[in-house]
Amino acid sequence: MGRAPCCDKANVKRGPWSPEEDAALRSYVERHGTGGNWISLPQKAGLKRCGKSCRLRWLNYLRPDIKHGGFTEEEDKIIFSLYKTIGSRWSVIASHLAGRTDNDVKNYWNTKLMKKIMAAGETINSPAANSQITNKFHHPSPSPPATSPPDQIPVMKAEAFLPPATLDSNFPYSLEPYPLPQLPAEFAATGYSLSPPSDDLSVSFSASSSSITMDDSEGAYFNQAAAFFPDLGFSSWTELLGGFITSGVYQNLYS
DNA sequence: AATGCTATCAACCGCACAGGT
DNA sequence: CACCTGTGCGGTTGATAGCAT
Repeated sequence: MGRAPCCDKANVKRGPWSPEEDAALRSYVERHGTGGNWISLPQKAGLKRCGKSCRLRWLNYLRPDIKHGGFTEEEDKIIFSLYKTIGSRWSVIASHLAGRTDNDVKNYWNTKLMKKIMAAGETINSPAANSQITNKFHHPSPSPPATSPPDQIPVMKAEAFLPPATLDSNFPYSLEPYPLPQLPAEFAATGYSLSPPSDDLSVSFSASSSSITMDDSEGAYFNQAAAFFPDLGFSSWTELLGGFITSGVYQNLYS
């Protein structure tokens, strides 16, 4: 038996809230509080709404201390910093921003801030990204890479960080190294290896597969990287390094 | 002016968890 | 200890405003 729904969907109103509904909810909560029970609140407040819907409306819109409108540069920094540290735990991130809700922060990140950061050449490496890469390795590979000793070992270098000079001068964040994803044991067994960021903040990638072909000019981009990891299911540096590197220059150090 | 596309954000959904019984 | 219920959370959807063609 499945869990009973939280409310009778046939008898509750859905969709955007009217000013009258907002007024009724605000008035009730200001006079009585939530009473610790959102489920029974709509009936007491004379609203034909689901309790969860009332809670969401109050927390995200009607609460008196809610701050609407644009995010400041300082808030951008806090969000970015916390995202890199804890990932998409929006409620935790929002708790560090006075008057902001998790929904607000989430929407802002997804629609504006991530693009702003990407456009500036920054990389975003969150714990969530690391778990994605780990999960990917746990999927069975259709066919393992060749294990015979390679004739040559191409070494690819991914510039995980662009030098500050290439950034938009208005970009507020400093560049700092981040730890590489935790790669599982299966990865080492394939003959591939990933080196930690070096002094110049780049990441080196070594591979033993002779199927890898790169020209020796600077600037090999994603379309060429698509041949990197067919057996592992990776089609790009973006996927390999956690799904967030979408810009940068990839250089072949071997000719 | 009409149409299509994109960005934004409010709202919903389903799941996990905590606390009560 | 198992079950039930309410709450909180993150992911996703859908409406629509604004922009481009």
